[in-house]
Amino acid sequence: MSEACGHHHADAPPGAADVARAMQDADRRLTAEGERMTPSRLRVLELLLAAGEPVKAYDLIARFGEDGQPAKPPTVYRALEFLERKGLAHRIASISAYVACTSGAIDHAAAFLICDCCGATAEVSAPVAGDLARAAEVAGYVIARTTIEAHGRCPACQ
Amino acid sequence: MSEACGHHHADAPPGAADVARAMQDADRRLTAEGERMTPSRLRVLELLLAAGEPVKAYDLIARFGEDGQPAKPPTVYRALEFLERKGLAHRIASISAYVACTSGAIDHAAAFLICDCCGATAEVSAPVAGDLARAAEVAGYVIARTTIEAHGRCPACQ
DNA sequence: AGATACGGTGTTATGAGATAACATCACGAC
DNA sequence: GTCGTGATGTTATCTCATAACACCGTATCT
Repeated sequence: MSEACGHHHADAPPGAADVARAMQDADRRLTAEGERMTPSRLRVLELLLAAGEPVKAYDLIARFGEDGQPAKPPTVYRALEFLERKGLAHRIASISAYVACTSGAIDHAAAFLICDCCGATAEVSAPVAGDLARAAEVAGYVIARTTIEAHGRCPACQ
Repeated sequence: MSEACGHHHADAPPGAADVARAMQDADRRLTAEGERMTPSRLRVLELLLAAGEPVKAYDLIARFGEDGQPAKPPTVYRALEFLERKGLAHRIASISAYVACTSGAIDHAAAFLICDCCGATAEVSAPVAGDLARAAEVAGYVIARTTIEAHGRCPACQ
């Protein structure tokens, strides 16, 4: 993706059925919580799920309209903020991109393994925070949220 | 810093003597390695050291000239890239800011504890990477570099 | 029903962060 | 001295993100 590494990258994005199911699950869950899963929010979630890898905000903006019409930036950024707040998406700070959450858990601290070659990203969950939490305790910090991102090569790109 | 939390934040930035000494150390070390510690690079390092906390790139740009004249962006970004490459500074992705390295070790994986209230940051070293490395191994990723940042409250701001 | 509070959206504009591209310059190697 | 290399100066532009304000729909209270 970001590095030229000369070999072929076969993408295996999730099928339309998987995307549709994930969207329905999210819709039901949040509606039950009294949240409003509006068309903009569903559309951004759909784009993230369909991509199956981190996507830049302005790519979402460009892809937003079904007919090729871009969205206005605030439309997408607002949806992203909502999805992130609700645990359906994450921002990956080191590459300024966004990705659908692939962890079942809600309100979780996520960590990411990011392939600099093909862009594949794996979300790994909680246990990672263990010794960071310990270091924080030693230093007397109370931690509210973490950004944990590791860059390298995925199995396929090594 | 970024949150209004109503209490006083006493800054204890490093003294001029500390800054001068750290700059001399860095200068000697890198010169011995055959690198060129040019005025721009030293100036940016000086600004980072004097701040003692993360600084935005455009703040460095604004403060760059001794006489109040700003630098051109590439001047500062190039210096930052050099300093980061040499282990003298780190980029903190979650807040798009830069900070002087406070670890003696060179070529190290750094982690940060960042106070959202007063902006204080603590750099904590290697051990933190432990279980992230383990998770990467399980997933088959080979890791080249990490971004580990925890946000919360420092001891003084709790 | 009318008043109103609130959260979401549409729209314009702009702020903030970072780099591309190209000319020029300093310095060491040969 | 001239040539390659890395650093710098300069202009312009690109990418990322949000401020500000008008408007709209829905739920609630009376």
